[in-house]
Amino acid sequence: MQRGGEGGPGGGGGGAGSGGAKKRPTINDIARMAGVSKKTVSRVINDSPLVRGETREAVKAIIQETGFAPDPQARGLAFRRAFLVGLIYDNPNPQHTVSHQQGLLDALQGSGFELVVRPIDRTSPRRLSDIRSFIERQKPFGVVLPSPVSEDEELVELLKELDCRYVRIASVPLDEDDRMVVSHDGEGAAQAARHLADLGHTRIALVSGPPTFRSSKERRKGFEAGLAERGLLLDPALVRQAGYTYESGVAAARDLFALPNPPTAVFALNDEMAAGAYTSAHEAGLTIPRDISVVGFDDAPIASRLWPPMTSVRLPLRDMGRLAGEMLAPDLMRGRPPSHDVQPELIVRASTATPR
Amino acid sequence: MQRGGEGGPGGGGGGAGSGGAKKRPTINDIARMAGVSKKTVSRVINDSPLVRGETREAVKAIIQETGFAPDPQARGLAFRRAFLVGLIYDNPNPQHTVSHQQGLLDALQGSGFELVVRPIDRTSPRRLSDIRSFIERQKPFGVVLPSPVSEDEELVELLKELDCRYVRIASVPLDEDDRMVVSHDGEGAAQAARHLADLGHTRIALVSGPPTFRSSKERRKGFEAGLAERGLLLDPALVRQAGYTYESGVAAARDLFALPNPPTAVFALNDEMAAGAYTSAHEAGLTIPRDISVVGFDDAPIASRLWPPMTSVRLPLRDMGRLAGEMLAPDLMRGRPPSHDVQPELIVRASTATPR
DNA sequence: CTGAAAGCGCTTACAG
DNA sequence: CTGAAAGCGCTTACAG
Repeated sequence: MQRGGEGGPGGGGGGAGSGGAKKRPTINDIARMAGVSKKTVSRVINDSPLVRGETREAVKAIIQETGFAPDPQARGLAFRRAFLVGLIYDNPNPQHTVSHQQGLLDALQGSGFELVVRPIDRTSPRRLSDIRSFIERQKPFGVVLPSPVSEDEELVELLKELDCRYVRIASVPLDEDDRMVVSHDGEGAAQAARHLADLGHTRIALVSGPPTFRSSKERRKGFEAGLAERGLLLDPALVRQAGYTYESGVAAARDLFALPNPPTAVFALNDEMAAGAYTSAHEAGLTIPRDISVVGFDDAPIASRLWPPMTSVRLPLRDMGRLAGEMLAPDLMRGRPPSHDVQPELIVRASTATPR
Repeated sequence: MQRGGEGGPGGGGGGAGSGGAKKRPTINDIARMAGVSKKTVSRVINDSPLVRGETREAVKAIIQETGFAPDPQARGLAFRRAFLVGLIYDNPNPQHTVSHQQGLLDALQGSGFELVVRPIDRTSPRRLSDIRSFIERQKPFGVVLPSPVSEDEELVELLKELDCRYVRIASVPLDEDDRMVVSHDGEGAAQAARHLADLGHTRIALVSGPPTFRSSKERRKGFEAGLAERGLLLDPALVRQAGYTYESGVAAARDLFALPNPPTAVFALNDEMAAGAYTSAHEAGLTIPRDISVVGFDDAPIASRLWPPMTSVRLPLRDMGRLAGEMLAPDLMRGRPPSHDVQPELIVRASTATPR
């Protein structure tokens, strides 16, 4: 295969099939065939009400016949806005990203929008200029911000300044209703607290996430509220600060299990850290749930694969992504706004039991 | 916020910031400022050799100063090819997708290309028309096909017909060198076989993947080859066909462990199924590795989180994605082709030991 | 080595 | 309700 002297995406890939490539129809072809102007075809494409029913049907028929589909590049250039939706994430847990992405794709299915993924480093000062150049250059139709990116107010301000539509996914409302998917993590954590209290636990430990994460704050707050409902108070001596990672969970639990008066139950604010608690329990010779009950948060795949299968708070990550997509997608933007709230649910498995 | 009567991505998002929005410079501005024609600016942008050094430097200086970046939509329209790279996947294991995606993004970083993700259903007859319309409409610069999509010859034929550049990621070479990233799964499986044989195992079971997956075939073949090197033969009575899922792994292992003369070791062709073997071992009251050694494949995060930590064949998924991206990215297309081979590596942990 | 013209396939004002 | 003109911001032939 030959390549030209210049760069850019010129020059085909396969080098094959250049034989029977019949050119695709353009808006001009459709206009000619329908005997109308291209502007009228454009109106039909864009569902403008300013077309007579008869004309509309005639044009639609031709579009059907020919299989015409407007060129997104050309449309984007004229609209000054691309048919792209961005997913801007910085999630320590890849599982969240996949699930959100799946949901978003569910929503975008057949909409003509493509999903562009943009990982960023929330700790990098360059993140703002990166996103600025992404938005200015690509002009995406909108972007979805899962947490913790959704909590980055500087970034959100930038999006507003750039006039870029967005939807934030977070544990609590941080913005106007039509820009939010809310997962109410606190309520999920409260369910975990009630579950442990109802089993009879009183010495309950908490392995917390990074204090900068809103989800961590909300989960902890909800957990304490749930305990309070049962007349229990979280003992500060049984709280360990960790970082949402497996390793930090191992360390935190190891520390807790070595206490002179160790807890009978531990709630880790995500499944990764809860898996770490499993490891520390094994190392300390503790049997789950006989010696120690463990509850996680997320209900990631690992929760049901550990032994014994782990009790965890399920977050409908895929639904959250789908909702975010529906809030952005144009069809759903006219008419009723979709529901933007989601409820966590405690999945009780075999890692929790009555304390000895 | 008001919205117009027509659809499409018109109408801004934030409604804010429309105040200080200074217009970005276009190629015309740069041309005027540099005192050259826009075509010359275009040549500089595209690294054409047909520009005098002096002129080039002058134009580059202006571009630097102004922070000019060419509009990808406009460029795409004129080039008849978008600045997008597609990732077309249908992976039963989301972990693969995330890792490949990360690697691809590593490679695309700063290239000006955006990554568009396109899940497909390999069993759906509509997959070909879906992809056709994606390619014809979006005109991506190229696409990456991880397995098992990479094994779909019909799809690959379609890409060739559409003149779409592609790179396939697979366990064995299926195409020309510059269209392939090869992971040599067979060699990894052979390492697993040698490891188990060297520990003294002779009754070794195999939990296989779906027969339609090339990776499954290659892993099995490599495993048998590795055993043969040590003078061992795979006993057909100890082979179970499963589906690369956790549940199928549970069922297959349960069956094996119930045998009158059960195996002392089991090799599962991926980590999901190996995790299933852990569960079945627990259910059967078998202790890993005392009663049964277990080896997985992939070295997914779960491998090191299970107890005991699992021996597994590591596939450098992220590197594979990065290599695929480098093979597509324009900078690397001129000059030396990047290496396109990758080697699996057995990570020995605590799930394998000498049989009793 | 450099440029003026035409065009990529759409949409936005502006008329009627 | 419909259309002719101009334009989105680039690149491709075609000249020189």
